[in-house]
Amino acid sequence: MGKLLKTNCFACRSRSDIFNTLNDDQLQRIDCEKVSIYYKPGEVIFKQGTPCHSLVCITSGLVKSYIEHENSNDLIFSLTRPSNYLLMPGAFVDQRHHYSAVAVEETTACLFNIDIIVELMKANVSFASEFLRKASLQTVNLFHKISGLTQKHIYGRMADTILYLASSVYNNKAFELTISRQELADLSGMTKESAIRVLKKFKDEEIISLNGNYLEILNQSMLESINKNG
Amino acid sequence: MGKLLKTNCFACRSRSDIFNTLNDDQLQRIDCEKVSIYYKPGEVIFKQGTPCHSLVCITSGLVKSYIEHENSNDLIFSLTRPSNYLLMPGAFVDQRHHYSAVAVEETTACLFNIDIIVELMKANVSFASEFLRKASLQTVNLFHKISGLTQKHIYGRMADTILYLASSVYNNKAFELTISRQELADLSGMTKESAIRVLKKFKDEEIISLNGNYLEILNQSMLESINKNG
DNA sequence: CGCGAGCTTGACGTTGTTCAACTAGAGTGG
DNA sequence: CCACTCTAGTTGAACAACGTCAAGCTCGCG
Repeated sequence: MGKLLKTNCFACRSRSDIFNTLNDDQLQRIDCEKVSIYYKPGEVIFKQGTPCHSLVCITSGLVKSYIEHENSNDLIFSLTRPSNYLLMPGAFVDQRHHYSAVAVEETTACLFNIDIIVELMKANVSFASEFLRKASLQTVNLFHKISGLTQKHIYGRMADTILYLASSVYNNKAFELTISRQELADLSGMTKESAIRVLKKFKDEEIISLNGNYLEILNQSMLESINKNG
Repeated sequence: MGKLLKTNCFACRSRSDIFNTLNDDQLQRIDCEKVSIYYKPGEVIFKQGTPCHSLVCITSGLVKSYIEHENSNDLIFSLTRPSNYLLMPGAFVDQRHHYSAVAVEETTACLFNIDIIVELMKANVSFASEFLRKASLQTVNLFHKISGLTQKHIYGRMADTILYLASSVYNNKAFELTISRQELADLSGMTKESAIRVLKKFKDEEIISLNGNYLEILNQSMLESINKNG
């Protein structure tokens, strides 16, 4: 489950922007309390169903958040990069995690005790409303995800995934995939085999190029059109 | 879009419990400001994509919340009964509604200006945290919905819908459906035809009885098993 | 060199949708 | 009071989308 690291919240360059609302005393509070952890690819950060105690902020690497199913594929609903944290709606409902989080790349994360976060929300209205804003954003993203999964066919779903990777994960039209074909499938709500077939189709139609794990978007507008209509 | 009604927040029996955290002055504030509206079945309360100004509390009737799709079926993710309000994650993100809400039965609802709600959250920590709790609950429910829609086959999804109706909407194992077959389908993420076929199968297997719109659960444990495994 | 994990491909089967036709009941106007 | 229409519900047959299964491939690593 990863090893401990020394870090400092004040100087932290990969700090979530919600902490900008805290004053020095409050920042000091979480700085003293936090724990910074290193995870290897594949290591579990937290597991669906377990009690949730900590707010997790990603400071480097890449994390997948996914809903686990018995006898069925996982569904990845989000990939998280540094300066973002893993939202835990369960913390305010039943103190359980409703999804699992696993490091995809080498990852470092800071863990903050949820009680202290709650305390800070009570003490600092800006912090609380920033928190609510983030939580709301997650919900909006879930609406979008539900919408895509139920409405679109596999081509549209994969197009959505590729656009998401380019715009929000790798921040480039060309990128080296650090996720597996299975994870591409889990992001798109299909089987690994279907994912591979769809990627091949996109490649044959010169919408993308794909060599091993190097993927480049060749025809962005076509991809957007497939995402919208397919 | 419904007609105006006179009501009083202090004496209100179908008041959402989040308002219990308000003191008299604060309650007075929202009482003065609120607008109470009557909606006929089928009338739109708010529409996906429009700006959101108001928090909507249902005081009587039944409302469906659904995601709209172009050229495709709607997806109902929630039915709301009195004492609950329609959560609007968009209010804290882009000031837009990310789903539509329509009265299913004759419905009355109170509308509160969202700015005043935000102001009260800033003034009253308990109110704010109660609000966050409700918002988190909605997110958890969305996780559950995504999970069911992607994991289960139509039988499992319909079983889930029937159990949901019995436990959370009509509060009885036997009930008169006030929603259409199409709406049953939209709740279960399938076509109307499939919904009808599944219901027929359940009826033939004596898991439910169904005469017109009168539905009774005959074999609850079987339904739960189908929900879990199918 | 050989092993194993992840990737790829093809053949086949199942699930659930689509389309079209038919039925029943409620509301309307002659 | 009876056609007429309109909508919701129902049913069957054909079809498409996608998953399953099984086999083979590739590449990195011991």
